[in-house]
Amino acid sequence: MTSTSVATSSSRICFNSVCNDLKSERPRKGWQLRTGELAELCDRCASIYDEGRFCDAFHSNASGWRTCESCGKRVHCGCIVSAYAFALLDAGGILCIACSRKNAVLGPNSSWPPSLLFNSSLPERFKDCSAKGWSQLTGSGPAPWRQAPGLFNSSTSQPELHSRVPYEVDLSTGIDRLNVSERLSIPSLEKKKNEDFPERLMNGPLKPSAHDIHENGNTGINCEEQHTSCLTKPQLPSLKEDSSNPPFGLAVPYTSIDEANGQMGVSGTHLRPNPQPSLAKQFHSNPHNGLDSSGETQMRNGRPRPDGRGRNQLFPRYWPRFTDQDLQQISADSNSIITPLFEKMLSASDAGRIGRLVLPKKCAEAYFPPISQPEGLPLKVQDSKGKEWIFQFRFWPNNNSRMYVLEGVTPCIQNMQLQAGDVVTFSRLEPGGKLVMGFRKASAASASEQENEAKNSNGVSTHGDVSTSKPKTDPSSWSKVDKSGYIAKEALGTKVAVPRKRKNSVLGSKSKRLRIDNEDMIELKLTWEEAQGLLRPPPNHVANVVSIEGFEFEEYEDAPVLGKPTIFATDKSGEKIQWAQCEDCFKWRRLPSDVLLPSKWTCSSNSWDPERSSCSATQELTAEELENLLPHCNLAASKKMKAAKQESENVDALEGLDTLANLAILGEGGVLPASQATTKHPRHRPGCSCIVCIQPPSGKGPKHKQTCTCNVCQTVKRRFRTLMLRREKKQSQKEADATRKKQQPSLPDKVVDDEPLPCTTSAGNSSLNPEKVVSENLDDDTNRVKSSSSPFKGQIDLNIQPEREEELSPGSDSGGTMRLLQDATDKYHRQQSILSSSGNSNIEVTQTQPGSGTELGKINSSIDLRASHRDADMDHPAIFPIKTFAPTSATG
DNA sequence: TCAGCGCATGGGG
DNA sequence: GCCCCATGCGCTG
Repeated sequence: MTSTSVATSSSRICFNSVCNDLKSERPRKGWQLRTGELAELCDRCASIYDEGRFCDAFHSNASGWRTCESCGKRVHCGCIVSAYAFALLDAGGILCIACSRKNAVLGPNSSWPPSLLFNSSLPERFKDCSAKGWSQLTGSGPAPWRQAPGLFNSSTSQPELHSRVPYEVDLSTGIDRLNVSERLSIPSLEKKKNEDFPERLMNGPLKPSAHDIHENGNTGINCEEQHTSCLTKPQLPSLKEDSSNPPFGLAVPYTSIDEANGQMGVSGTHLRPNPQPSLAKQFHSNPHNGLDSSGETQMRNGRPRPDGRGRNQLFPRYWPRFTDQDLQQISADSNSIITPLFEKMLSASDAGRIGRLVLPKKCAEAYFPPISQPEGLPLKVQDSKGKEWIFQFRFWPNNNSRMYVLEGVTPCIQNMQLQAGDVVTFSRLEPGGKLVMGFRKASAASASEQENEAKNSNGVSTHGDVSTSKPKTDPSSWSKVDKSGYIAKEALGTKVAVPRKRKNSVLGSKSKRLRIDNEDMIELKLTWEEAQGLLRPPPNHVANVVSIEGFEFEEYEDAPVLGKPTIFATDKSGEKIQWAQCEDCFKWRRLPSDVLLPSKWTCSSNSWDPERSSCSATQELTAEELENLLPHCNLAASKKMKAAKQESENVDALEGLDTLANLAILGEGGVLPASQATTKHPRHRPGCSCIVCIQPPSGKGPKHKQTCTCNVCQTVKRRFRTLMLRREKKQSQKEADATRKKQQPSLPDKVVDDEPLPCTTSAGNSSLNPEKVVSENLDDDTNRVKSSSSPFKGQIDLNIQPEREEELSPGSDSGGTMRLLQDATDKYHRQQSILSSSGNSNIEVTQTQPGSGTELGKINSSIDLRASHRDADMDHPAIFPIKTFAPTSATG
C-alpha cells in the first residue's frame, strides 16, 4: 500500500496516496488502518476498491505480485489492501482467495496465528484451520470488534437465518472483488444453517464504526440507519447494495467445501476492512458492553423496543463486560488491542472435575477455530497473567447440532481458583490474535462492586473484573448502558448492588436462568415512572415526550444519562440551577444546572461549592424554600429520611417481633409521627391498628422482651392466639372431615370441600377461608383487613394469606408460641417484601422509614421535578406491572 | 473401582 | 417444535 496519509477523517483528500481527488461529503470507507479507522476514499477509489481492483489499479507496478498456484491469476500480496486476498500455502506459494475457497484448502490469508494452535501441522488441524484464520474468525484482522456485533446484534426475533448457500452462491461474484475476508463461523456438519451472515450483514451496518463515533461524537446518523437495518431481515438483493455502500464494511460469505464430506464446509465472509477501534473506542463500540444500537435505544427510552427480544443472537449472559482497565490488564503490551469476545458463567459442570467447559455454540463457532471433526483441535489460551494453557477445543454432535467444549480446563480453572458461578471471559489480543482467558470471581466481583460503590463518590459502581482485584474506579470506562443499568439497581434502594452477573455462591445450573430472571426482577422494581425520574437527556439534548399506553416517556436522540434526581430551579438572578440532596446528610446543595450527578452523590463531591463540600456545612436552602421546591410528599419523605438517618444511629437493627415493636415505639412517641412511622396499606385509615399498619418499615428499633405488654406485642400476641385457634379449628375440621369421609365413602369430595364455603357469607365477606368466622371473633384487626379486600381487587391484600395459612398445619404446633412468632415474623417480612415491591408510590413514600435503607424513598424524595407526570401520579398512583420476587411471596 | 469420554436427556427459551 | 446447553449416565480403559 502506498498510501501514507494519516488521519482519514481530517483530510479531505482521498486516502489513496496516488489519488488526489477530494472525498465526498460522506467519504466512503476502504480498508482498515492500523489506527482502527477506515481509510476514507473518494468515490472513484472506493468503487475500485469495492470491486476488488484496487491493487490492479494502483499497485500494478508495485512489488509483491505473485501468481496463484491453482489458477495462475496474479495476486498482489504486498499491501494492506490485499492482505486477505490470498492464502499462503504451507508448501509455499499462494492461492488466490477464490481458489483457496474453491479448494477448501486454505482460507484467505492470515491463517491462524501459530501461537493459537498448539499443533497446527496436524492434518486435521490443518484442515480445520484452513480457510479460517483466527483473525478472520474473530475479526482480528479487519474488524475484531465488528465480529461481536455479528454475534450479538442479531436482528430482532429473527428465526435462524438460514442457508449460507444461497448467500454464498449469490454473492460469489462479489467474492473476488473483495480483498479482505473475514471468517465468520463454522458451518455445522449436520446442517447448513447460517444465521451469521445475515446478521452480520445487518450488524455490520448496525454497528457504528468507531470512526463514526469518533467523528460524530455520538452514534450519529449512521447508527440510526443501522438501527433501522437491524430491524429488518436483510434481503439478498440488498446485499449488493450494501456491498457498495462502504461506510460499515460488508461481510460477504464465501463458500468452501468441507474437506471431509463435501458439504458446504468452511465458510466465511469477505469483509472489507472494518474499523478496529482503539482500546477505548473498542470498548465503547463493543456491543458486548451494551452500546449496541438497539440496546442503547432501549436504555435511552427506558423501555424495551418492541423488537428487543430477539435482538441478540446470544443471550446477554455471554456478552463480555469489560472495562478499559480489564482490557488493558489483559494486554500487557499497551499497544495491544483487546477484543472482548464473550464470557460465560461457569456452571457446576464447567467448574467440576470433568474439566470440560461447555462453550456457547455461537461463540465457539464465531470466535474459536472452526473444527469439522469432533476431535477438534488444541487451542492455546493465555490467561490474564500471561500463562499459557492448552485446551482441546472440540465438539460433540448433539441433536443435529453441536455442543462445543473446551477440554482440559481443570488446571486452569483451579489455577484461577474458579468455581461455579464465576465468570470466564474470552478475549482476543492483537496483534497476534492470542486468545486470552480472563475471569471474574463471583464473590469478588460482588464484594468489590459493593465496596466500590461505597467508596466511589461518584456513586457509579463498576463491576467486572478480569482476574485481579484491580480497582475499577473509572466510571468512564463503563458504557452508558452498563452504568445506567447499575445505577438503576442502585437507585432502587434494594441494596441490590448486584452486577449483571451476580452469582450465588453455589449454583445449580438448572436454576441459572431463574436466577438471572430474579435479578431482572429486582431490576424491575424500578417503575417506569421512577426510571423516567432518573433518566435525563444528555447535555444539550431535549427529550421528546412520547405517550405509550397512557404513560409518558421521555425519549432521547442520544443515550440518556442516569443519575441522581435533582430539582431544577431558577435562582434569584434568573440563573438556572439545580438542587441535589446529599446521600449522607440529606442536605440540599446548589449546583449548576448542567451538572449530571451520579446516583449516589454526597457533599464531598460538591466541587462547585467548596464551602458546602462537607456534610457539616449548613444547608443553603431554608426550610421554607425547600418546602416550596419540594412537593409535599417528597418533602415528607425527605424529612423522614433525615429522621430515619438520625434514628437509625440510635437503635439496633432488629428482626421480627422486635421490629414490630420498634415501629410502635416510633409511632407512639418516637421521632416520627405515627402517620409516617407506620407502614400503611392504602386501604387502611388513620388510626388503624392492624398488624399491617403497625408494622415497622425497617428493622430498626429497641428490642422487646417476651413479657413486653406494649401495644405491638399485644397485637402480635393476640394475632398469634388467633392463628393457634385457627389451627386447632382447622385440625378438628379436618379430623371431622376424615371421619365423615370414612363414614360416608360415597359422599363426593366436592361436598366436603365446599362445605366451608358458606362461612364466607357472614358479614358479606367474600373470604374463602373457612376459619373466617373464628377470625372475626378473635381478631378484629385481621378481620378488618380481610373484609376490605373486595373494593381493592387487583391490589395486594397485605394481610390475608390463605395459602400461607393453609400451610400452618397442626403438626407444626409443637414448636409453641415461638414458632408461631417466627411464622408471623416471616409473614411480616413477606408482607414487607411485597410492600416494597408493589410499585405503589403511596406505599413507597410512606414506607420510607428511619433506617430503612430503602433508597427508593430517596428517589421519591428527590425525584427530578421535571418529570411532571410524576407528581400527578403521586396523586393518582398507578401501579405498574411489577414482577415480584416470587419465592417469598405469600400473598398476592 | 474409578476416571474420563461421549452421547443422551430434558428443561428452558 | 426447534435449539441451546447443563447435566446425567453408560461405556470403556
